[in-house]
Amino acid sequence: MSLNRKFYERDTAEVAKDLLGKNIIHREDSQVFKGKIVETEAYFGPEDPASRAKDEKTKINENMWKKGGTTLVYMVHSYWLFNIATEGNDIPGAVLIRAVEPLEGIEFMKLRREREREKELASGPGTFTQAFGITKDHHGIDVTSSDTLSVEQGERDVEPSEIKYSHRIGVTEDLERELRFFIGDNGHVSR
DNA sequence: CATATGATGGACT
DNA sequence: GTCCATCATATGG
Repeated sequence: MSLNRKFYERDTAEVAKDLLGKNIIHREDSQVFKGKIVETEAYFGPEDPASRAKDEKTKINENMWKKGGTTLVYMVHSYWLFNIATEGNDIPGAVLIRAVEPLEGIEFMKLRREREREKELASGPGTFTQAFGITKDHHGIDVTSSDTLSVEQGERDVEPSEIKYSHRIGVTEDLERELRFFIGDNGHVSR
């Protein structure tokens, strides 16, 4: 069962935090790629200097204004980064999926990544998309209703005490608030 | 373990 | 040409 629209159409930081522990699934032909989300970042609107929604709409960033659950995929330094829009229409926001613990399709992920160690498969926003086969083709999908890309409830909820926070990584100008969320004791978090 | 550095490709001006 | 919400190496401790 995919998470519904109501889950995504809330405060972006809340959605980012609540996505921890959920499973993301990419069904590609007969292959299934599944993993547990262990690290996310929240991006807001014009008031956020690190957000792509701080400027005018473009073909890429316009999906941040779309309904919660719409995907946003773009390239940075030759890697695709995968985001899910939050809030409703006309309120921009998105959550970047930064790291995932692989659960299914691991052998094929190893081939795509040309790596053997599981912690090197999806422990970063660019390596995650590479392992899962996510590209620009997955821009603009609605994860609440898509057959190929969905986010579902995990094995168990993540306890608040397990969640850690930090400033966002790699941004040129960050907000005061800590908007990176990750599961503290999980070995698949990025460095 | 840690930190430093060069390569990368697409969107945009 | 410039700007990146990155990554894989290399080197030192």
